[in-house]
Amino acid sequence: MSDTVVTRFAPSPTGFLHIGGARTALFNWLYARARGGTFLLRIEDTDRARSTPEATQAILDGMAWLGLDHDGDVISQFARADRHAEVAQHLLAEGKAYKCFATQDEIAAFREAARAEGRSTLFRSPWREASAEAHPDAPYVVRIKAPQTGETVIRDAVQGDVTIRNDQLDDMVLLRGDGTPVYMLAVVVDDHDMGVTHVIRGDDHLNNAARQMMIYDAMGWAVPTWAHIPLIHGADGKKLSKRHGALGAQEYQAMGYPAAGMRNYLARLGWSHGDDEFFTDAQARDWFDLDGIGKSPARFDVKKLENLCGQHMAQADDAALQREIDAYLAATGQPALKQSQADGLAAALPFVKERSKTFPELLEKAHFILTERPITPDEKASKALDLVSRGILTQLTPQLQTVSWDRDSLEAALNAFAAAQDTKFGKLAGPLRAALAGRAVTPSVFDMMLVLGREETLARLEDAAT
RNA sequence: GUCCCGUUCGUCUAUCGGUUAGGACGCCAGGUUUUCAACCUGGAAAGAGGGGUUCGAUUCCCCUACGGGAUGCCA
Repeated sequence: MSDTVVTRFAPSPTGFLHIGGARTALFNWLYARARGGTFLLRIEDTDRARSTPEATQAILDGMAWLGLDHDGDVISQFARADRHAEVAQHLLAEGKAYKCFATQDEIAAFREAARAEGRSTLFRSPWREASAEAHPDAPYVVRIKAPQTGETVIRDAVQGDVTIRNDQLDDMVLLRGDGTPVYMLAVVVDDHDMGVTHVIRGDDHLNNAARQMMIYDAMGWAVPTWAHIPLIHGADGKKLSKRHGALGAQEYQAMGYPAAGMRNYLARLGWSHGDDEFFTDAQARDWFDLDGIGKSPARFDVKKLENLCGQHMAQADDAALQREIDAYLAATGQPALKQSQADGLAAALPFVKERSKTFPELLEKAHFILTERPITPDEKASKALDLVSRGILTQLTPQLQTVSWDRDSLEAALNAFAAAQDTKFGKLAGPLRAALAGRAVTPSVFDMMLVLGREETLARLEDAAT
């Protein structure tokens, strides 16, 4: 008997790592990691038609991006089918389950009639009490004998005690006609065998918990602590779907959001620790607990995600940030930085990271140092100077407006300003740079000065005129 | 149909019977700044509706409305 916490994340490999799934994984990871516990990963691939290896890889990649490392090997649920069937056979032998020969057509007809008459659509199999002699030589499913009186109480760490009357439970199928185990059986057996102590999952499984409890009871197994967390909805409050934009964790990776910001946002979505909004991974681990999880569904808000990402970016360690940028470039199939660019970026990082929310944005702001430098043809330089003279600087001080904007006087002016007052240089440099670059969004010349020095900055301003 | 869960500013949330219902994002106004940002100050903005319980309800109970989920030989 051990107190060690064991959690798990158990996605179906039918697509990418859903943003909601990512949060579920994060909660499980946080809970286990904070308590010196174990965090396991199980792929629920029993639906052979819909499961793909690509999807499994996508889930693994998504978790790797978010830094949600799991313990031990990835477990395939499908590979454990024999074990699941074994449990079903055990229940059968114990008389806690039975063979049901009702055909799917019969059941469908029953349900249709029941619904039409307003009766419960729960199927009551006539084979529950049938003796073995009465069994026909036909395909059958194995059903568990559900309790028919009393009630089942799910003690949930998030939802509280949820009581379900046992007459709402039917004799659910354990083994299909072809002998394969059904999901409901597989989860219970796997969670038990894996020693899972805390099941943190979406609240769409809340009702299922009562059904799964039947198996725990029949096998005499200890029930894990359940925590059914509300799902994430789209901005309109509806279930998250394609029309809400990005759904996959990796889409956010591709958009260049830093993983730390995503972890912070996801953790805060549906969970709270007083008024704390921005926190580090270490703080999240210290603070995270099941009782801080809310009971109502939360909506995904990209604005808040961006804000948090910006804060994490600003506080990130330079070296670590640079590694993340490399990873981002690689993950999105962009060319890696050359050594000279990497060196330059290292110098610029302290200045540009404070104002960026995503990697592409950061890269854009560092454009001045990342751009390879061809020697500027004289005509391009003069064209840029012409742009400047056409009024971009007309609001500047009279002193400047009187200057004739040839190259020498430009440099002289810049020098004068820089010498007099750095902030003044900033005032001048902004519009100047914009004019030279011929576009509205530009990095700060002030940053360029800090990183490159005045001479180099001047040279690059001209290069940018292309 | 039946059962289960949920409902505080636009959004994420705090509050664990007594508060001018707090914070954050976003938004608006002003300031700083003639680049992109960042930053500073201020502002608008919430207890779904109706009954109870109580001296007192956002908070506890019931009903309604709305939203979500389950009710599969899907997971």
